[in-house]
Amino acid sequence: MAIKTREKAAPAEIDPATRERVLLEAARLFRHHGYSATTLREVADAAGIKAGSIYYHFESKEQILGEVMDKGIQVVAAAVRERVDALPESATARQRIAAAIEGHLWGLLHHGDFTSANIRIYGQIPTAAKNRHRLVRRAYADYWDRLLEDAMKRGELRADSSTAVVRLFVIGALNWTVEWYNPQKGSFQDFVKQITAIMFDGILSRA
Amino acid sequence: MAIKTREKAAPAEIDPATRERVLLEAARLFRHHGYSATTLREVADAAGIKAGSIYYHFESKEQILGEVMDKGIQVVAAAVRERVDALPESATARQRIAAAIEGHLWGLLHHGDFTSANIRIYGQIPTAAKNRHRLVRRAYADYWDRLLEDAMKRGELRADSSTAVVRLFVIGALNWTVEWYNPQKGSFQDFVKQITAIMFDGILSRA
DNA sequence: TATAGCAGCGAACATACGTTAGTTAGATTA
DNA sequence: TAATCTAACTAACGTATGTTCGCTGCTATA
Repeated sequence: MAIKTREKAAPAEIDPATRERVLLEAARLFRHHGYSATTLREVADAAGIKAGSIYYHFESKEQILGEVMDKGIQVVAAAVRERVDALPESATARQRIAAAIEGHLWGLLHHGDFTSANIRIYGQIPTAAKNRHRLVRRAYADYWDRLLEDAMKRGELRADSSTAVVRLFVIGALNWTVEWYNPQKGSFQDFVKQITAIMFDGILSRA
Repeated sequence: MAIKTREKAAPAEIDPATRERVLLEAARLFRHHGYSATTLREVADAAGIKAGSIYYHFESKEQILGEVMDKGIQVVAAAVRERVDALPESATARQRIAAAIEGHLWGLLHHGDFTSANIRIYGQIPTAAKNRHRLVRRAYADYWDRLLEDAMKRGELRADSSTAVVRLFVIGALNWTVEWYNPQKGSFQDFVKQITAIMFDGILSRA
């Protein structure tokens, strides 16, 4: 724990290298074995330290969980905002949604351990951790809702389903790609094109 | 364990009521807390017996896991086959896929504890259990592949993605609905219609 | 060179887990 | 009625887990 009674300068930040390594390995292990089946001894081993030493960087296993979960959403949200904000004011809703899909896929697939861990274990984590993390998820969902409601107002979105259903469908379908996307079978850009096409126009051939 | 040296009649099946109750409660707990975080004491409590008594019906916790996992796929596969097989020979590929989607959603949402548990924990279960269960999944995937390849041959499926990608997209998107479907917001039939429409024609309004 | 904080080690603790073993009350069969 | 089987119980065992705690080099500053 950081000492609070420091008087002068020197923020004396804790070495980020080890801390970051612990988070990364924790994410990878949470992803593949779940939260409860992952032991701090395994995480420590993977990070190249001893189990007890983890407590120099984190207060508890649950705090590690919280940081892994939050990062799983935030890397995606950041990539989405970046791409959508880069569009000109004149962009169509379709273009803005396409940018959001690409950003979502990019964050999702380039930080697979954090995002897959997030998706896989969200329904299973302790109530306290879930309640805290829910706010992060809510904020990201709101972003999509604004995007989709704007598209709906402009008449670019199908009107026979609510924007909430469309958002849940889209994010759910996108999220699941992290479980089967294979970068060795074609480029990321080509994958984005395929997924966007299916999402926009469906799986049937256009007659 | 059932005695093998029995000679005469009287199959003397183990009481299915308790056994079935254990499976159901295990599925519910696996779904919400994961496999490893679920203790046999919790499962037993929920089923109204004591932890040790579980071993009269099952050999191990992992055997319970195996049965829960298999059932999660099989209830869905059965519902799909039933609906597809009920179609006349003259049915279009589109009609057959629509029937499969409805069947998948029906099995998925009407046995949510088994199907959601299956989806949530598949990536996290012990290797041995995963290897065994993989065959069950493979068989169901093959069924969809035949359906989609038939549609592709008939020119009813979009040709710019492989049937494998379409299958993974469709099953992934459908599976995730179990995490957000709310039966209090409209009928199941209406839900199926919305999801099928989005899957077939996409989220954009048809210009 | 002395000192203070950083980053880690290693051993221990209490608890909780899956599983086993021995036992028992009631139902079925011989 | 005697013997067997069913379905459960209780208690215990060995192991593994999250966490705590005292200790130790190392490094940069005063």
